[in-house]
Amino acid sequence: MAARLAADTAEQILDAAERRAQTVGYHGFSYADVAGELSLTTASVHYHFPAKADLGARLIERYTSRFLEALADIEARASAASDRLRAYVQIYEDVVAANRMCLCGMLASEYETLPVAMRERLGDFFAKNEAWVTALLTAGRASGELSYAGDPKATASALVSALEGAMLVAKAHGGLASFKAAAQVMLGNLIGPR
Amino acid sequence: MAARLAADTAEQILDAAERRAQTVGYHGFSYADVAGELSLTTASVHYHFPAKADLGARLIERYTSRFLEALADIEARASAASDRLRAYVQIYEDVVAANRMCLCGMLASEYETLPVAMRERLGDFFAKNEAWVTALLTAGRASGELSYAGDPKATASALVSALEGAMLVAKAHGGLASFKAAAQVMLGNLIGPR
DNA sequence: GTCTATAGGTGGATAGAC
DNA sequence: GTCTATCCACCTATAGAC
Repeated sequence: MAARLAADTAEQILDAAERRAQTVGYHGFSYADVAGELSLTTASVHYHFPAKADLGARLIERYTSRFLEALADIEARASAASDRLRAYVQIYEDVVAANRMCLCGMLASEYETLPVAMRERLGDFFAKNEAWVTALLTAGRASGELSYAGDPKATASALVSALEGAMLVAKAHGGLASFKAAAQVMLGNLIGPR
Repeated sequence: MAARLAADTAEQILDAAERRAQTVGYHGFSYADVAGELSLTTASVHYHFPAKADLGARLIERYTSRFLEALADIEARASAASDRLRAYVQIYEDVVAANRMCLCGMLASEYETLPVAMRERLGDFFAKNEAWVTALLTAGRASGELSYAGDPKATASALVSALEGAMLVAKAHGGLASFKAAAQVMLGNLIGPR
């Protein structure tokens, strides 16, 4: 317990590696980068994560479980489907505002060069993410709060993809303002005019 | 002239580098990879492109001009806004079907680690791409062929982002089928029920 | 225009002392 | 758990012969 208060070295390594992976990608940072930030040597980092693939896999696992926690928080805080949807989009916007990108979106771009263990966990993240959105869209349409044509699953997939893409493009063109504008369009397609 | 028939070495290098950049990214391939594919040495590749940044910049320039050519082709082939929009989306689908990703979407994920010359050309690609879509959406709504609420520019930005994101996510989860489903949702939001 | 050879740097990873 | 020292593979890039 109290894990977030006195973070052990392994956790600090994950924090540093995660921030880097979200900005320059898995292949964009080295053990030396992480070690330097924590005033350690690369050998010490290897003690906690023998191979970089171990570090990468753990990174995705932790990110996924925290992401699912955030989704559970939304359900606890908001009851209206439209409010939940807005809160969901806000998660992404906060990441962009922090000059990062979704860890899993970033890693998806490196998919072909990723260790198998990381690939599997990546697929898991998107599956669970889309499943949650699908349930939200299904319930939201049933209650008349949300409106869209067609399959909830396809619509959820399109929303997740669109948000990931908006983060991606914002890096090269438009930045946060561009992300916000795109996000508003997506919300408008589901919530409709107010 | 006849440049596409008897491709010179520089062009062949660009072809090989482009395919790799679209799958494993700019930092994911080396001069040795490209040289090996063409049965050359790295020194020969350096003769044509002294630094990798030169190769990368040329890659984006060529990709952008070919992309704009494809857009001009759409205007020549189709007159209805909905047909043009479908043809535009089809460009992206063809790339996914070839197990590639948009070169510029891929490079956007590496933005922070890219040479300045490449960053500038990346922004140029997205600006011109979005400008074309904005014009299409504007004309399409004016003629009653397309329908959407809000700013054409924001809607165009959202569409480009969504397509890039669908390519990205498809790599890690769902593949071509996932891309197609997401693309249909996006088209449906602009063209409406048939 | 292409080659051989090589420099100089950085990457992940390990052995063994403390 | 952390260190020093080191290995080996790979990468970008260059000099100079052909």
